[in-house]
Amino acid sequence: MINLDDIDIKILSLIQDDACKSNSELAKQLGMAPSGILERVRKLEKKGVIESYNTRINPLALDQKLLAFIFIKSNESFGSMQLAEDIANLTEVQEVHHIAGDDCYLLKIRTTDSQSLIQWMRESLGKLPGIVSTRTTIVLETLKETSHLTIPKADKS
Amino acid sequence: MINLDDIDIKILSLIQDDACKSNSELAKQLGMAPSGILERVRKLEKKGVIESYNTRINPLALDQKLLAFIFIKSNESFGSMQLAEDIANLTEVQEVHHIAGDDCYLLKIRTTDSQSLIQWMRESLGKLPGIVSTRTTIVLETLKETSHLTIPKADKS
DNA sequence: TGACTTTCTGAATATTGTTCAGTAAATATA
DNA sequence: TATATTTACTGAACAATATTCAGAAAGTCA
Repeated sequence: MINLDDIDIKILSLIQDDACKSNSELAKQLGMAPSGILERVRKLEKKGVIESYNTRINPLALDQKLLAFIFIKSNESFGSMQLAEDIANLTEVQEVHHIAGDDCYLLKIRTTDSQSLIQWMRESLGKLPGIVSTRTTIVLETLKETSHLTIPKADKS
Repeated sequence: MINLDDIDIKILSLIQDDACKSNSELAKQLGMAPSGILERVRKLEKKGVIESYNTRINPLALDQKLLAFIFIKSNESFGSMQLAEDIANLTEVQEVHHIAGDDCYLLKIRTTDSQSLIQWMRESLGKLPGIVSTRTTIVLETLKETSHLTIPKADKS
């Protein structure tokens, strides 16, 4: 579908964990002109290879001390995604996945604390139609949390 | 612990989903001098409020079509985190959480496909000591996946 | 072969990052 | 209260970078 050459891979490797790295520095490290790099990056953006540039913020700094995963069973007719879309629209929800096994969604959510989670489940999640049951898993401690992808060494064209 | 004022909050709001936004533009939008913005951003980095600047890459572009969550039960003595650290060191693993309930870890992992997942579980995960059992959940479809935090409107001081 | 596209360079220019001296307000100190 | 000290910011100066663009070289296609 999308074909990335050696140089694209190197660019991605270099900017994945340093989104603000300058084109000039990329150019130096790859032995190219900055304008050439810029053109490639623009193309990677247009192709959808680069999805976004994000600043990762410490959740504790915003008083979001609680992280939880919630499994949700729905009674929607198969193929309908209304519930999942409704859930995805709730800002506290970071992830919504449709998972294998009994009509289930898995979502990842951050709130201030367990009280605010309960409150959120009653006032936001609970109002959505189609939920049959939920199973909540509270995170006690996070050892690793990244969106970093493992990038292969090189693949030429 | 960390005190953020109104301006800090606005800065974080503006750069959370646009890591490369220029200081000058931030300055314009906040009615400040670029140098003042720079000073605040540097301070947010030093305080650990800003953790990193990431480029989000489309996993499909790197042929990582499979996303899975794996629950792992360990037989480690309580308080030891050796297994969790070992798991966190595996590059395919994006997240490792210590979760409430029977000595369990939850991890998030990306691989090329289900075959490569099986292979990874045998050759990488399976070699780590301390694993009693695993339960794997395959993601069929992802509707939302972000590390975006909900930022409060304003809080003055 | 010839037209076309892709990818890159290198120069020119606009924009931005960064440093720094100085100011004003807030806070601490005596 | 009067006096330091710190903090947060401005605005100017300079260095670095982003961006545009014409043109060259190589590849592609008919």
